[in-house]
Amino acid sequence: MDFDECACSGKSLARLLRPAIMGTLAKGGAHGYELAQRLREMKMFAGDLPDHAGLYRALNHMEQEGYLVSRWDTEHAGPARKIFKLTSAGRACLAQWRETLRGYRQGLDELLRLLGRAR
Amino acid sequence: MDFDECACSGKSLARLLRPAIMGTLAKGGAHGYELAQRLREMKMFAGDLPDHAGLYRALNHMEQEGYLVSRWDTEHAGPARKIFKLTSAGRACLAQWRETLRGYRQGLDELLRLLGRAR
DNA sequence: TCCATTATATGACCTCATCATATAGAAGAG
DNA sequence: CTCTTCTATATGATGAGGTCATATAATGGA
Repeated sequence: MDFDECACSGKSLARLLRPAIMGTLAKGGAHGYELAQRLREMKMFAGDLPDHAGLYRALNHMEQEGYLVSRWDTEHAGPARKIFKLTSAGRACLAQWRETLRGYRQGLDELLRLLGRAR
Repeated sequence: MDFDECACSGKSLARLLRPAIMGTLAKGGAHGYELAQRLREMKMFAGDLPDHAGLYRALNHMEQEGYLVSRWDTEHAGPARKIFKLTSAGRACLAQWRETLRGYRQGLDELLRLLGRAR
């Protein structure tokens, strides 16, 4: 049977793009294209980032929320880069994410125990 | 700081309602209201199921997809109950979910390691 | 009679992500 | 000098999935 269209084949972890971005930015500022490359290296994105559209939208949205700040970098050759940095609000949000994700893992374990018993 | 509106405070595990439903139905048929009660007992839903609207929508949608079948039960007092059962396609989908969720768990661990290092 | 409980359902709306597409600078191939 | 590719950001259309508010209806108890 073919479940390619079904969520049960979900390739990317839903709603975890934001914490992944913040966790990466916590190690130093970066621009979108660079982030895409770093995130692609993570197993959880299975070699293909959810697509750049979502990434840029998430970055700009997080900036509007005050979790990131950006500045344009025109010092390099090629198109201008928008460098993002975590704000202190962003760091606080990241700390909250850490707790939330630990809870998610417990929930996932609970669900896997349920599915493990299921026949 | 208040993150109640932020996804970092996420109370329910996104997109895991369907596998939770299927896992529960794998142990025997049930109607929506009954499922809501059983799911509410799971820690991952933290005492409040995402709301009955989503549950009934998910059930009917999964039936349209062929993962569930239903029959009306009018033998009891009170309003009629719609009893749902997993089909063989549903069981196959559930098996796929099991694999996907194991992958999700690994991705979550990877992300938690990243956040653990982040300062 | 009125209310709570049991039970299902839908319209309006929101968030998040994807697909397709647009824009633009720079470097290298031919 | 033109074409393609890589770097880099952005947006419109669309869809999945879920929430909020509300509607409907049977039953039993205060």
